Amino acid sequence: MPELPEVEVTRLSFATRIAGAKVQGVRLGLPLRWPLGCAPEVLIGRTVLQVRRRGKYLLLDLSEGLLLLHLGMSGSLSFAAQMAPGGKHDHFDLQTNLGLLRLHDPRRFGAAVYAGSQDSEEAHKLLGKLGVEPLTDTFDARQFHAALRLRSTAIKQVLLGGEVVVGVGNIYASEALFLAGIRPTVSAQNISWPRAERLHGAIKNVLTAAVQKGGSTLRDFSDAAGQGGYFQLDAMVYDRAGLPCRVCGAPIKRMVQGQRSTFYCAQCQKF
DNA sequence: AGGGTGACCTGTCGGC
DNA sequence: TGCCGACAGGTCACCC
Repeated sequence: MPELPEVEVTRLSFATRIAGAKVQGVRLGLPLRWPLGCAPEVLIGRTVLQVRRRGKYLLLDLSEGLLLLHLGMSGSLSFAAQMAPGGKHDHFDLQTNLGLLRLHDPRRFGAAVYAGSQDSEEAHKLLGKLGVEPLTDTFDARQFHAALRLRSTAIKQVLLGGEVVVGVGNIYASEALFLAGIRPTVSAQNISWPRAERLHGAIKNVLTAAVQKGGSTLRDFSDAAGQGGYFQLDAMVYDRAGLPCRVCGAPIKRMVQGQRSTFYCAQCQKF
């Protein structure tokens, strides 16, 4: 479920409330994508200083070390003072004096990983190859265009790859390409400067709008306070195969790239 | 090196 | 009702 907007909305929904919390216990359910990387007791007594985001990872800075959380495809976090005992799909609980942070993840593609520091090998393995953050000033249109020129892969797959720019997943890749009027199959290196500049703006705009709408709730996404998002109602192409394009009325098409669905309008995105 | 494929895991939905 | 295949918001380890 979670692309950058959903992860950021999740972060915003509990970062302030958990700041200063002292860890009292850790409960693990079934294995997630990667092992925690330390004995659960190691975290006890440490304080959660702040919650940051890098790409689709949440970084909980502790008084010593940090905890990396990833929501995978089906993960969601909740943070509350009172919570029922862990259920079938609750695979990581961080009990603190201010409340319980719980990772619920039916498919278990998510992860909770401890790293001794941000420069540690564990952290570098997960974060080291990530591209630029699209919602910061470091996301520069000229540099973006230069990076596209180096890749022959289809632009949709370059966006999903996360090595050029992070956080753009399957929904927002299709949406951004629609907004920029670019066909998802175009080789990245063939995108001219004016079109790269438009795509750069479209990525920023679509992600910003999605954060403001609380993300996309397609099936079950909710933030750490239990709130769903509404961006899916604004989607121009995603999950709209066969429905009329909101701009020109032509039927939205679905195709498969890298085993993922891509949605586009053949009229509005001619090349 | 880069591109393509399969793998991880569970749930849901549509068709027969 | 049951069974079966397709598909789902992500990423990594492989192959050629």
